[in-house]
Amino acid sequence: MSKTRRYNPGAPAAEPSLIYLVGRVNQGITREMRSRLVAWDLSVPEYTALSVLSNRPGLSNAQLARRTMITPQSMIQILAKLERRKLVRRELDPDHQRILRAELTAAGRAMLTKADLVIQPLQEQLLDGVAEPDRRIVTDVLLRATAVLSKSQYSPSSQPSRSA
Amino acid sequence: MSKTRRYNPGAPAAEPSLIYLVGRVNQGITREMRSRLVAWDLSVPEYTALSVLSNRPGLSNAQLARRTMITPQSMIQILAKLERRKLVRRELDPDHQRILRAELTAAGRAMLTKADLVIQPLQEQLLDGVAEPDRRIVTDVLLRATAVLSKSQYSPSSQPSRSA
DNA sequence: CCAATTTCAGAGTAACTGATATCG
DNA sequence: CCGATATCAGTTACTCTGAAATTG
Repeated sequence: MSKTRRYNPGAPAAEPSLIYLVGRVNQGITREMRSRLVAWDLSVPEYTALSVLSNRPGLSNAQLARRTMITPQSMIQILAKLERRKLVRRELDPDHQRILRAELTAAGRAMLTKADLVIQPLQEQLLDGVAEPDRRIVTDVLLRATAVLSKSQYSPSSQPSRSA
Repeated sequence: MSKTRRYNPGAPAAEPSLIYLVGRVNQGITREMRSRLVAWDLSVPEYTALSVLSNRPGLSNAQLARRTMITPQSMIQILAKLERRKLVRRELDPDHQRILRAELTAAGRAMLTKADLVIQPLQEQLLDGVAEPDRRIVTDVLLRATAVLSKSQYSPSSQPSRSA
């Protein structure tokens, strides 16, 4: 029961896979966000970091990296830039003198508020016409997927042999 | 204000937004795919192009670009590399001597078959435990989102004014 | 002339790997 | 010594913008 598009007459129009759809939607979202955030000189990863820190103040760089599925070496650069701009402040964990816990500054919160003003409408635009039970289902399925990915992320299970 | 919220044990985590979840899942999927495809020297965008062309033979570079939400200048490079490797063949459209329609070669189909052998299991892994009605809903919602994004992509409707 | 397609060339963004140092 | 964290340095991957040629 796939919608037959008449682009390629005779072709079965294979079901778009979750992997493919997520990639496509992500590409579109990223593009749109970039254009909406450029006015504040904020990159998409920077916005994301601000957003996460707003919900989870006190996360370390390593925790933030795991949460967004990028390496800590990548995250540190995002965080460093936000810190230089005084949007984020980092303080030593009193219980562990190696861990730096990050949180938004007042300026950071103000910046996020302004950015959300243009990003939240995009969210609503994307889900326009989708009723509540379905929104919940999509969220749950994607959350489940992140759980699977987080696990496989750090276990050396699938290492294919070199051939070619 | 007040003392910073520290750990927040037991507090209900704020609802992760669709935008955030898609980004996170995409990052995880991309990473995993990269590691699974490296054995065949195939990048994620290359695999995607092969996969789309398999389902929709005869697409032009411009069509392929719109379909994956990237610019034709980006897509041409992916396509050029696949063509050099003889995985894709391009032929002039008989009705329009400017358009080059692409399709997989036998080698391209063989490559895709082998790649699918490691990518399809990932798909199933991500949806493990998700029943059928829910899968359909997720697919539909994401498809709907791509439609919204495709529209805003090429129409000068949502051009925010420069207000810094 | 115009709109769409192709494609070259140069940037830029955002991620990666490797290596080193510190803390508990 | 080990595991986790932080972070410097160099590199790669992927996409973008600009511009030019071609076709109908």
